[in-house]
Amino acid sequence: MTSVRRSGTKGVARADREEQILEAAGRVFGAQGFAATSVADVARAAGISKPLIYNYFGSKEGLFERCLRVASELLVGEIERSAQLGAVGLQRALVTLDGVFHVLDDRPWAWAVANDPTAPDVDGLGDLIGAYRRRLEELAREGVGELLTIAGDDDQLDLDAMTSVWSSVFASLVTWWCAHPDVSPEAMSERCERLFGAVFGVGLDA
Amino acid sequence: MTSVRRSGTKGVARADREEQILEAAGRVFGAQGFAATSVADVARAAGISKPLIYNYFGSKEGLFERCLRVASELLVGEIERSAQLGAVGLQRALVTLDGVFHVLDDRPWAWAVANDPTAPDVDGLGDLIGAYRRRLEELAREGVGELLTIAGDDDQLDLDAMTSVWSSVFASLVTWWCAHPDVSPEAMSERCERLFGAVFGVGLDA
DNA sequence: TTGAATTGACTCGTGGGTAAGTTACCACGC
DNA sequence: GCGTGGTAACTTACCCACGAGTCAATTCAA
Repeated sequence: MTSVRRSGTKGVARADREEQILEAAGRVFGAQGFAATSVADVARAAGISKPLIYNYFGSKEGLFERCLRVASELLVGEIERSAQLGAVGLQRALVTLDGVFHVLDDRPWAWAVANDPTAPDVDGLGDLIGAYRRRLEELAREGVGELLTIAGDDDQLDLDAMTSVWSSVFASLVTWWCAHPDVSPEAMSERCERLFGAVFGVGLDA
Repeated sequence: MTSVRRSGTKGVARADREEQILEAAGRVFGAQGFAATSVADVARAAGISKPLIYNYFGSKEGLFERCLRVASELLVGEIERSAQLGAVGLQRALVTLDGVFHVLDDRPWAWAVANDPTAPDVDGLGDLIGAYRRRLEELAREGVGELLTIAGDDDQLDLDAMTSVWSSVFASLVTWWCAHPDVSPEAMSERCERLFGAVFGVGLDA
């Protein structure tokens, strides 16, 4: 039992403590956003004191960057894994969504953190966010480009806009799911399949 | 000429000044978001002093609420006007988008303000944002519901998710346009028509 | 006893909000 | 025409809460 905690108590190895702070920070950042979150909030959520966070992460930005790294690697990893499966078109989208639902099932805050509109723009943060968002956009541009080509549209700005739209569809599905914690990843994947079917006709099987 | 401005100079009627502050505030809030904007920023942009803003609007929230009201009424007005035209399905979506592009052409900041993710949640603000977003969602739910019914899907959560997706498609198109100031409303409307055509097949004419 | 982990109590800058004074316009009496 | 108060517009200079970041001390394991 660690119920009695007096000042200065060590007891927790550095790596464990770091993990614990990151988890708490992720939850709080995910729920409130970077801007609306104070370091004291995170400290309270982690059950430690504020200076300890500075000891471990240097700054509020530093802490957020680490959270973002966790979230980004989680998402990029899953996206790459899904891409390996070799599906194309809508099938690839469904596979990717399914993968994202499953990884987010363990860390629900990762999506909100990766998409936090109040995130600060410092040093390598852009690259970090970009890492997963750029990858998603690549895949989106590919699939969308194919669609537009079939339709006889080769306008670059059209491709650009359509990519942005498709990315937002993807994000919107994930966000909707995050707002409905009762829905299992499997159920959500099936829902996506139904919705895609309704929009694009029924011929979804490879 | 009002080039020489000494302390305490009146010179501007209350209504004019109010209009002027609102316009400046809208620009700044739209560009930086509510959270990242200080009242001093707005004062500087409007060419006046900070206390004057408090004199006119009471608080930072009050100022933002007024901006939001302007933006919301602009959008709701246009949405209603478009809805009057009696188009249905994708045609209605295109008409609405076209209307929104045209009203936003004069006040580009309105969209960003109405969709500011850092907006504070005070008193009647929710209603205000809701005013336009709820109306858009009603229309979305209607059109989407029709689509799902045709596809034989009567699941309520499916309808819910699909509505959210469609709303985000709409928002994404507008946002993309806001990020491309060189594109005229007309050109953007044509782009939307092309893109819808590419996705949903070509039978778009009523 | 040494040193790492940890904290209470601080500093300090920033930004929302205010009090009190300053300027200019506008009656109005003469 | 011209002082002269009244008042509305406007500003300078301030207060204060809050949150990022720091430091010296305190606790505990080895």
